[in-house]
This record gives sequence, structure tokens and C-alpha cells, in this order.
Amino acid sequence: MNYTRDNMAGLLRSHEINPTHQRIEIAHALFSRQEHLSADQVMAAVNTRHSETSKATVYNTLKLFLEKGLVSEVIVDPSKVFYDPNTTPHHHLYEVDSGKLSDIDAGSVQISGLPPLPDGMVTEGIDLIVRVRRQP
Amino acid sequence: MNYTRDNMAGLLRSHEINPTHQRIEIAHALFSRQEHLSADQVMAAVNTRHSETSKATVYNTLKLFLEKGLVSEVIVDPSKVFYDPNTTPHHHLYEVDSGKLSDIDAGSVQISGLPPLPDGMVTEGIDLIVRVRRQP
DNA sequence: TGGCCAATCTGGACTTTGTCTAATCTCGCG
DNA sequence: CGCGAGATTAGACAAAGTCCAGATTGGCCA
Ligand SMILES: [Mn+2]
Ligand SMILES: [Mn+2]
Ligand SMILES: [Zn+2]
Ligand SMILES: [Zn+2]
Repeated sequence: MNYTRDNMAGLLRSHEINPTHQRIEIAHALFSRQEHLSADQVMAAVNTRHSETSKATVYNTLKLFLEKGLVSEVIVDPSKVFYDPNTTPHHHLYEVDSGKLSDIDAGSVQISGLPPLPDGMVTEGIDLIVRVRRQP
Repeated sequence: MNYTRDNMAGLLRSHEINPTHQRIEIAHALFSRQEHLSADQVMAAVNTRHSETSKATVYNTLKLFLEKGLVSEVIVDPSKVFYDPNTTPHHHLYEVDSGKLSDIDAGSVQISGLPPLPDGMVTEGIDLIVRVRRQP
């Protein structure tokens, strides 16, 4: 799969998102890199050549993508949220010193023995984060 | 175990923390409740009667407690960190709508199939968060 | 007892992440 | 064309957290 800007328009439409120039650029930043990016990093990525997308639009758009299920969010760093082009259930490895965040495939991992949920509650997701640091 | 202020002094000393009035109050707020509290909530708990502990001291002290292993931090909410008087390995259930955070005992939960760590890395911790929401 | 001084605490300025709003822009359609 | 719903924008605002220089504390020794 090649994440060209042209393909982004179709991807957006398939998630019921009206493909505008800014939205295409933001989707392209996330999907072409296939990396976890913070709002700030998206902002920088999208405005490298010249300033074309405002902070408000970056935040609005990431929230829209999240609602529409185009991206997921990863909460590992107390100071910022990361946005993830991978929406399949998967886990994360977080290198505490460097802030590097990478995926762990959910296929091989198995979680068992979780207690039953409180009444009237449904699981929204299970986040598993392995926090690692460079050997001291 | 009764978490009186007097017992807090000994608890602090056993973690190589000089027990000052403010530190005792902050530890007491966390341990007597046995709940997950944000810095803001600690601040409020400690200053109910009359203002006695500054914001800077609350943040400094929570960071000190964390370094000394007296409390742990839980990162589930993108807008604030929770501090946890429970430092034994355990998991969390997070009710997204209400923000309620509760413990899941690690004893019964089993996680298997995690890939080997990158070279020269050691696990600092494994965070498992079950995000739930009220049935729609 | 009183003074010293290292550790601690403090108010408040500052930074960063994120939100909000009112004004402006865009673009497909009649 | 030109309308208007939806989208974008600048910049004010809010909340969490950090930082610093000065004030306080309290244990210890003369
Ligand atoms: Mn462009
Ligand atoms: Mn008191
Ligand atoms: Zn991921
Ligand atoms: Zn806990």
C-alpha cells in the first residue's frame, strides 16, 4: 500500500470524512510515516515547506480522525498524546528515556484472567504498555 | 494497617524521605484514602482546613515520593497524572466517562507471548489498562 | 538558650498542551 | 454568478506542570 496524497482522499471518504487540503496533508503525515506522532509533530510535518495549516485545524482534525476511527490515540507520556495510524488492536513498547514508541503485535500476546467488568460497562479497549529503559 | 499521620513519619523515613509537616500531610492524603489522586486533588485534600501547602511543594513532593518508590504514577488520562499509593505491580480499570480509576489485582491476570526486549533494555514496568464505558 | 545553615518551602512568573470563539474563507450548487 | 454550510484561522484563554530566587524551618552545637 502506497500512502500517496491522492490515496488519502479515498481513505478519508471511506471514513466519512470530507477530504480537504489540510485533512489530506495531516492524514498523509501520519500514514506515509506509519509512526506515532504528537499533535506538535503533525503540526511540524505539515508546515515544513511553508505555513499552511493552523494549530486549531491540526487539533480539530486529529480529534475528527479519532472520532471517525481513522486513527487511535496512545496515552503513554504524561505530557502529550500520540496519534497512531494503526487502528487494529495492538500493544506498545515505550522507551522511557528516548520517548520512542513502537508497536507490539497483538497476535502473539495473550491476556487472561481479567476480572468481569462492573455491571452495565463495556470494554472500550485494553491498553498494554511495556515501559523499558536503557540498561543502567 | 492504620495510616495515621504518626505512622506516616516512619513510612517516609523507611523510604529515605525526611518527614516534614507537608510531606506527612501529602502522604497521609494518599495512604489514608488508598485512592488514585491527581496533584490537584492532593493539593485540595491537603488544604481543606486552611491553606498550608503550596502548589510547588505538592508537585515537588509527589515527584520525590515517586523517585523514592513510595508511590507510583498512573498515566491514563491525557490531561493529568494520577498518583497511586499502591506500588505493588497491578493493573487498572479506567471508566472513561466518569474518570474513575480502580485497581485490578495482578495475581489472577496473566500476560504471555510478549516479544523479547530490544538489546540493552530492561523492563521498567508493564501497564495494563482496561478502558470501559457505560453501556450505550 | 541562641544562632547557624542546609534543607525545605513558597509565591508567582513562565512554559506547554490543548480548547474555544468569532471572524473569515471555500467551494459545490441553484 | 453568488449563497451558505462546512471548514479554517488567529489569537485569547485554560489547565497542568516547571522553575527560581527569596523566605522559613528546625536540628545541632557553642
Ligand atoms: Mn500543501
Ligand atoms: Mn496541618
Ligand atoms: Zn501503535
Ligand atoms: Zn492502582
